[in-house]
Amino acid sequence: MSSSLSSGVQVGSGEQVQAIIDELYRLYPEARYDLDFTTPLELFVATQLAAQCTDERVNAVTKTLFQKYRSAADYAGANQEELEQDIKPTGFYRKKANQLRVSCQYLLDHYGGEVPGTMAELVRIPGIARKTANVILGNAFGVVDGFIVDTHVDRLSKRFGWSKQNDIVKIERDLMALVPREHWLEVAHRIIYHGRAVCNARKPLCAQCTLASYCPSAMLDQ
DNA sequence: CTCCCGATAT
DNA sequence: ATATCAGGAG
Repeated sequence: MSSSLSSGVQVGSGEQVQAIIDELYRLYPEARYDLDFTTPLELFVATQLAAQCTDERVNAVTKTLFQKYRSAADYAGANQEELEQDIKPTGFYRKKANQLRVSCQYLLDHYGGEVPGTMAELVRIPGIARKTANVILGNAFGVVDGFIVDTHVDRLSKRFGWSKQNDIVKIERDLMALVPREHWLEVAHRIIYHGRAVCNARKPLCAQCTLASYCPSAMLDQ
């Protein structure tokens, strides 16, 4: 079932997984979550804005947004059109503005305007699914209940041969089984760094990738 | 599966 | 011209 790599290691074996993890830590010792925030609510807002948008653009918007809107009530009571303009550069701005108002109203109705700190509570909030919940839990509360599966983790998991699933939840389950729990958050951050810098969607730079000997998708003849 | 948004890379 | 960008809902 499992195939052998140029390194002689089997795809999906503990040896391959650990080799990739080790190299990711070596490559990106300082990897962290790149959205700027100082409170759980700020992370709650920034993460919703991050859909299909670079972190850089989100940070450019939140720099002033967080000065203007300081509480869940500020977002819930915001004027839709005004909030749209405040977040416009992040894209999907009508949907995101509405989603911020609705999700923050939900925080007011159920949690006194605070962001809850459990997976079960977070995924009940409209606009919050497991990816966003995992980001909030891991980065604002230090709670690691799952594996962040965003567009990069989805893509690299398949390239590494760690999952053949298309359903995000099934990919997350595969990763939780393969990667030791203490590495879930840190490895997710580093997979994302590598996905941006080297293993990008359009034209992965396999020839200069130090993971290539452990990667069944490496295309070294380019 | 499509839609939401527009800038940017290829 | 087309795919992609730290997604989620209908």
